[in-house]
Amino acid sequence: MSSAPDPAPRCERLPERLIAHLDMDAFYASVELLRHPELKGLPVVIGGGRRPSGPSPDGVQRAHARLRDYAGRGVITTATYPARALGVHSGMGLMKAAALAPDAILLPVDFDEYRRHSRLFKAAVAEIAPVIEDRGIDEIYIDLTDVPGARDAVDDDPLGGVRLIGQRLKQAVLQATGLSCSVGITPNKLLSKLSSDLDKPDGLTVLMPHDIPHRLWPLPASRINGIGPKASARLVELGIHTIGELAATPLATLLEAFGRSYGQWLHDAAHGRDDRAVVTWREPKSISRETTFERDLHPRDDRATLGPIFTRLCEQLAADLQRKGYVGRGIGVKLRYDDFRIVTRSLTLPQATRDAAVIRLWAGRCLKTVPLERRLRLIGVKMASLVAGDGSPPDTPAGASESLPLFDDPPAP
DNA sequence: TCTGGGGTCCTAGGACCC
DNA sequence: TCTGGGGTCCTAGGACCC
Repeated sequence: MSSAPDPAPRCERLPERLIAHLDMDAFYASVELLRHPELKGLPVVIGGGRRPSGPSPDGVQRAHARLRDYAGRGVITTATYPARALGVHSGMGLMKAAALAPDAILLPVDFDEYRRHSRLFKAAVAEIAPVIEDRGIDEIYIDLTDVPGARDAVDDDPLGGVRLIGQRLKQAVLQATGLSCSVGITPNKLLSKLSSDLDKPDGLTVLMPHDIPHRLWPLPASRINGIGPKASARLVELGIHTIGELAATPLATLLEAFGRSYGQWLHDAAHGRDDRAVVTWREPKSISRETTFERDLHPRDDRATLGPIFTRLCEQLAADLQRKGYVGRGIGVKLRYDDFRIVTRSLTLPQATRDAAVIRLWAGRCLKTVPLERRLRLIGVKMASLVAGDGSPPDTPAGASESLPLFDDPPAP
């Protein structure tokens, strides 16, 4: 801390790392607006999809389905900004959203089209800055530390170079896709994720450590990536609402309330500390398939319906493993009861597989240990402990595996 | 007629081994 | 008739994220 008055507080040295977070604006909805430009400016939500809406009850065939005509179990995946202004948001049940915005346009999800635009915007960014961490279909982290020009001052602004790169990224995404995005650039991923959200949509926010008190401390603590509903509620119980209040809370208090690991993380996060690297590739840990039924099903009364659904999930899981080039040993099932409780069961196979019939057999054995009195809302199958390959033992002559027993019997209950 | 589907990471107890 | 300590694997559940 210098005791002399600081005439130029912005002129601190640039941080070691410059990390960007780029978030597409209302991604699915914006892709749909490319195809349906006549909907621009209207409240539009994307979601549902399981039950395509038929003609409206009055028999008038409108150009697009309205939210009020929807009946089913879907949730909103994305809403345009005009729709958000009516109080609907992603994750909200469509029936509830229909009560708030009955005239909003409802479009079904088209993942293939979103994935196509996702590839386009990521490729455009990679032309400028190749060190990219995928965070799903519509957002990425980008390490700008070694991008030429990032550390150049422009017109005496030490952050001018980084701002220019931010603008180039946004321009490249717009040119490649016709879509806008919001970018945050800071010394780390945690701060960049917060920053990209500060000026949405179509924003560019560059934020350095000395900005933390006035830009971030007023925000609710729940805006930090990793503080969800449960942790927020617990913080509120402690009288902590904002990031600033969290930063002012003694470490010891957080350790006692949240445990060693999470307590320390909360403390670091509130102070903007995060040294996680931008990771350009991760081996997947698990692959799963699940489905929610159109109506709740009883394990015994609806056996005839349930069985084929379960078998199909296993086949889809096997196909996913095949397509992605993995086998796995950790088979698991997941059930959601009509009261929303979730139970899981899992088993470790003696030998990794991606065979649909084998998956079906062992997933069925998992199911046998689950209480099956209540009606079910959802069923799912998962493969974990993945290994890249096709399941044949490495360094074994072709055909040698045929003499191995495929599987032992499962242990007696 | 509330509340999708696909993931990651963490915790915690028990088995089992040395 | 008292009772180690560390390590790994397995299983179930839960918080959280996009």
